Amino acid sequence: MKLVNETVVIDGIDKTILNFLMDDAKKSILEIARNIGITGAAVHQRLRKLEKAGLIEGSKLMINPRLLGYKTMAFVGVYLDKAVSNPQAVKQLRQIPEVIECHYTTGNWSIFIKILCRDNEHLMNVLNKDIQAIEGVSRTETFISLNQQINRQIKI
Amino acid sequence: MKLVNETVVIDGIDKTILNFLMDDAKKSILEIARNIGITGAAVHQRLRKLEKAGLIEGSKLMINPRLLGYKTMAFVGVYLDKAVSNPQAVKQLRQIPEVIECHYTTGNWSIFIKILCRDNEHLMNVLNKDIQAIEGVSRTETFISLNQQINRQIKI
DNA sequence: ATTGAAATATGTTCGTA
DNA sequence: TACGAACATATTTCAAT
Repeated sequence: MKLVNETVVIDGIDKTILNFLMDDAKKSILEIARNIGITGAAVHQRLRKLEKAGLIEGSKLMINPRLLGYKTMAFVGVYLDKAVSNPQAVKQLRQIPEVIECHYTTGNWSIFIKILCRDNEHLMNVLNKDIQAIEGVSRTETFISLNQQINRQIKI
Repeated sequence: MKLVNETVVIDGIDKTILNFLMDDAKKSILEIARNIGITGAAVHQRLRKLEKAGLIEGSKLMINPRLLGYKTMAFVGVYLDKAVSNPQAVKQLRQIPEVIECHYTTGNWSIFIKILCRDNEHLMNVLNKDIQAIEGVSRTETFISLNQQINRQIKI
């Protein structure tokens, strides 16, 4: 494992370990080790290196938000006035719990966000009350995800 | 915990457990138990119920794809010919490893996808070779994420 | 970088309340 | 639901190669 051009170079064993855990973070080190044909201690040591390299950002339990009543996902393109500090707008977006992604993007929108709401009424409230209240937001363009067909991490 | 309108009703303890694990899937049951003030066995039992209810979809190790050379994230609105079967297009999108999300959406686009590429050249190849090759794709509109500022799950 | 073994911590089950 | 105790697995460390 080496640093080349701000990139971490990993070998095939590292990839195998990461792919296993990216699929299931609770897969045991020993099980992974048996699959590869090395000992648990070796896998453990590699994982420590990958963590130290900053490659591993943590692990998350994935839940199905629909079953908790969050049934409306939407994408929102946000137009910001030129005069406004974009970081300030992002700071305020962070305060809105329904905002789960936020990107600076090329194109007409200044900021592009993904939001998760209970229903369309909840979405309307977030758009009209929370997001429109942010200083510098001139208007928004919203499209709703009717159905998410693919949701995965990159296969490395 | 009850099923009401296809929704799982959970109590505050369940929420605490889930929020801990959604933030860090490897946090130990015992540590969570100590935080709540119940035993590990009780937390364990609740987790089994939440799993049985289908609320838990698994756990994922999160990595920083930038450090592996994946530095260009983009969103692509896809226009599909009316005649074409959308599920067929999704099936082909699934074959493209760079496609990490795919949604049916309201608005002008039929399908909206998120893709992760090494660089702009790689992105161009995916767009021009892989995505344009899909039957029924008439044109696409792409915008690049210059910087992702927020990336999180919903706080329950 | 990898091993085997030891020590520690955690997950899991179960009878009982 | 929750508890506590017993048991089974997993993680973590380390000296040696």
